[in-house]
Amino acid sequence: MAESDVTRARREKLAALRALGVDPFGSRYETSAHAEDVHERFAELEGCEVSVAGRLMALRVHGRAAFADLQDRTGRVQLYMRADATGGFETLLPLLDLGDIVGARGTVMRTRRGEDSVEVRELTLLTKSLRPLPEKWHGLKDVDRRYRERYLDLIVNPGVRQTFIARAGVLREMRAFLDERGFIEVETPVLTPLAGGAHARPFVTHHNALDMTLYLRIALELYLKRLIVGGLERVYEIGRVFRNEGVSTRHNPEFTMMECYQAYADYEDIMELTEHMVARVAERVTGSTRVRYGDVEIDFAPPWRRLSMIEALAGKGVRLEDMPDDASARRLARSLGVHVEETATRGKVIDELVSELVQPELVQPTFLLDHPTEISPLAMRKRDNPDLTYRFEAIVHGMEIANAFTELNDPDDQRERFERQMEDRRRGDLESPELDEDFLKALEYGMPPTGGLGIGVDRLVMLLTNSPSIRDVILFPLMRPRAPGGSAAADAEEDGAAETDGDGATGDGDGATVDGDGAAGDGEG
RNA sequence: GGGCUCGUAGCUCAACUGGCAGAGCAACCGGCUUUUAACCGGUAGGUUCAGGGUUCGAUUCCCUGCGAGCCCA
Repeated sequence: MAESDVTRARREKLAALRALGVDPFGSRYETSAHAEDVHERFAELEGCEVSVAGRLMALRVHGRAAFADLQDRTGRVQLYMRADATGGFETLLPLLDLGDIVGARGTVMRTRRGEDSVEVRELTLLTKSLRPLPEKWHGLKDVDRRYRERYLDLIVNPGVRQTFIARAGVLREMRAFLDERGFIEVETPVLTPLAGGAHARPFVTHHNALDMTLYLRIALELYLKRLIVGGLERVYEIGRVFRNEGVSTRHNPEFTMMECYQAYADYEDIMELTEHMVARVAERVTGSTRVRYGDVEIDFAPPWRRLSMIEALAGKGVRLEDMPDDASARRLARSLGVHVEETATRGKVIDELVSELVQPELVQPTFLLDHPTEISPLAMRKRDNPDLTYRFEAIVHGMEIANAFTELNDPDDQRERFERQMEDRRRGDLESPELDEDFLKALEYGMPPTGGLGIGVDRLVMLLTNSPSIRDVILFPLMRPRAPGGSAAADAEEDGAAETDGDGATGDGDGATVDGDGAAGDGEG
């Protein structure tokens, strides 16, 4: 086979290097500059000696001279080598391959064609690469392989590195913003006896020593609110949550959520916090509050549009008076061509109608306000209308990136809401959470009026990096394991992907549930 | 769960209506001291995702499976 020819050639070079006394898997190497420095600080560095290190991405040999492209974390820089000036030109260079990791010490110079370069005095092999890289010009396009072998994706597709650097920036700026406002970062359990705070099926596992069933958390909410009861006043957590659901361009079974809670605040305060936080993150990470996503420009600068659910429906000619009860609501939805389940309640239908008819049209950042109480079991009822809550979702490009409310702190009302969810559960809705007695107990001690927020970090990163799929912003998204004897790539690096337990089929009963759950603390009831 | 599309050399892609499976890059050999998708000459490289069927003949048509992408519920 051709590949074994290629790897054999590399292994022969490996042996030849050892015969020369060169360690093909070398040790530490002192660098003094990155590729970017050579370009950005050229005037300052020209004529100076620098040491750079990185992966060999291109090699152009001209007999007794040669050019190479060296890639490091910051980009690429050209190496210029000559037989009469570069140590190792005749011995080491012929044994190098694309993909090898080398160090180069030499003088910063500019070539006749104007390329900033390092004229190499001494070339050092740091690591021999035994496998050929994907093609230098077209890169690696097979998305399946890009996700399974992300290291290759990172090596050959430069935009990928930028995406994940941006992701780190989003997390850093969120933390900075919240820290400045007096929030403290906390960590709450991932393994919990009860999975609450959202409408989703959990992953189930087992603790051997205690012989107990544990669930991977589906939200951060209920533990963070316990901390508000405890008097921490402003807390946040950035962490992974897990939902046992299907995979799509917007869903990965594990994803990252930021949730924060501020005592003595309400959802108006949280709207202000949200728009300022996201605008700042956008500006610090991309350089502007105006960001291109696909073929549109999104402006995150505050204030964002505020649109109540009722107004949103009115804009579509739907009036609440036309749907006085569950059955009439379902009939109305169907007459508008919106699919709703036979058991859908009026509140559920309202949510569905907005998701289907209005949400896709909300391209610029918009706060959708005042959701029905029945789909908002953790939000405080509106004083002037107990069927609605002080809740908002932030919609950008039709995608829910945040979910927030003035938190429900009446323990009796909360108990009733939980009990209603338990009824849904008994009726077969496995996404409906169980009653959390300990959380109710905490509320009974008294939780101050509190505003809370959840942001789907992955989706925000998608928007800020112009990524069409959530898989583009998660380093190692969940993939089905490769079938034995699968396609050509299968022989490469089997294993890796763990066994996943079926699913994908149990899916997402209906679109709104799926859309509603991705971002934030609470889901629907 | 449903529909559509895709899987060919290490990588990126061709192969007409079913008729000898090809190119570029990468690899190997040779040449070349300022190139940059370097260039020039030569060589090698295939379980066409897997299994079955139709056919004189299947990369191509049909069925099943595996994996992936998009859309829908």
